[in-house]
Amino acid sequence: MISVHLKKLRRRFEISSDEEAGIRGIVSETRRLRPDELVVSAGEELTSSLLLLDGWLARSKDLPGGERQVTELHVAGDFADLHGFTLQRLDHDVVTMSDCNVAIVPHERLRALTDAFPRLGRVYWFATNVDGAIHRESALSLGQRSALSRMAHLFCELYVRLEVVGRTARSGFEFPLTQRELSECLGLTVVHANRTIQELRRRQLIELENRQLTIVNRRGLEGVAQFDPSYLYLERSQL
Amino acid sequence: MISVHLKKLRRRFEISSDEEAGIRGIVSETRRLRPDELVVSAGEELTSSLLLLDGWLARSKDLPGGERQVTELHVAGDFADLHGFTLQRLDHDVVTMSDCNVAIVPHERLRALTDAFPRLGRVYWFATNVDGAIHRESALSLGQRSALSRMAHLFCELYVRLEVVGRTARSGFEFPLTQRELSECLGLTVVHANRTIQELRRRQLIELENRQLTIVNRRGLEGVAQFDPSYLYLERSQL
DNA sequence: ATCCCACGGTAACTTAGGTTAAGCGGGAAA
DNA sequence: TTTCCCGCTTAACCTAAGTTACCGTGGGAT
Repeated sequence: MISVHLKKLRRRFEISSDEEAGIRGIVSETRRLRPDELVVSAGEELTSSLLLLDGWLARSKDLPGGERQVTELHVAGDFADLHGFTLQRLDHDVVTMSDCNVAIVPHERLRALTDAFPRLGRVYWFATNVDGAIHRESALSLGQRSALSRMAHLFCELYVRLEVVGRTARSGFEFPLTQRELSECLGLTVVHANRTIQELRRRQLIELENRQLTIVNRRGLEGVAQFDPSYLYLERSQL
Repeated sequence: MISVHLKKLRRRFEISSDEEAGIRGIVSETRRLRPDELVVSAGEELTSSLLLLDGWLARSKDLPGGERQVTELHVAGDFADLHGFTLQRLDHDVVTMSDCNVAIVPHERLRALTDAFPRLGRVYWFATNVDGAIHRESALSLGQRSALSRMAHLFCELYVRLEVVGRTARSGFEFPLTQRELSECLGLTVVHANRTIQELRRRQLIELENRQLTIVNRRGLEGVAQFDPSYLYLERSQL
């Protein structure tokens, strides 16, 4: 169950069998969640974090007027709110975007684990810093890329992140978001998100139907996205 | 010299005198930097981090076409690239926006400090997570707020962050950025950044001349910004 | 002394993306 | 079966922000 998380960690780091045993012990329970559930709401006091085992979660922030921005999408293997371990409350909501399978990780166990294995503390610190890098790339998208390039970029990023955990198939992946939700990731209106999808289809870069995204021309898509995956820090690393 | 950093830490956390001594020992040297220096460039291998003692630094990312996005501004007391401690290279440049006084903090000392005081490890982890929260708020700005609201929001944020380290005066602060640099923080063109400044002036919310920003009407500015500082996590915390 | 040229400021014009509104199809509920 | 609603799509129109181009000013270089 939690193997998807270990798979992701092992992409970058050597994990010993002692460490693995420790990691396998941090989950107190697993839960199944339905789409459109508010799992964590901004400001609530946290005593555990969510490890996503299957499905899609989003971190989203709202303005008083109801405008919504998704600041990050999470896929299998991701900790959705590991930053809550130190911050103790979140500045955003965590919402399900599909059926999900999540593991609950109590902060006291995370604390015990990182006390016992300080290197794992740095590994998890690293993980929250990669989230930061994803945020920065997204700021670059929102500030400087066109709608077309921005959407292409998101699809390229998700493809790479899903590939790491073996959730891609036939050069595509399941993409459960509605166009409204996608537009909230990109800082666009639904109407313009739709126009942008049409344009990516017209250029034969992607197909998208029945919640299934297919990347028809990966080179082409990465080209319009000006995609360079180095911000994802996927190379092997010591800590 | 490094007191400004301790001041910032002590706003949120109790720091014992042993911890303080440890922190005071992490600086290997201090350096003065001129404006517009590239201090760290994306991708280079890092063995130390920069603690900003005085002046302004920016993290900036570039697109191949030359478009630039500043993903975060740093002021006195901030670690500009603490995430480099775990990431080992950056996904962005670090550039001076003014004369600066920086302390160089070798990673091996940071490692020794956090080994000796695991709680300080969590305190610094917390600090990088606050950077993440600042990034998310900025994504909300870039994706959902108007140019006017976005600029107002940035000024509100900087005011609060500078206040923590005692760098505000007469309801304003020194703001050394050119309008071009400001526009790169906000995802705007220089022309529109100028129009937006004019509009904030016209509404008597701010004044800006000779690199000095004055907040004329703080309530009003926070209103157009829809500013809520809770994402800065300024309340006292245990770890 | 003068020559830059970076910076702030404006105006005229263009455009990417927002707004409003409407149609269609499919699945859930009754 | 029918109804209803949600998600996708498209069209017409609008506007916030981008583009290009220009001017004035002041502080550094030569």
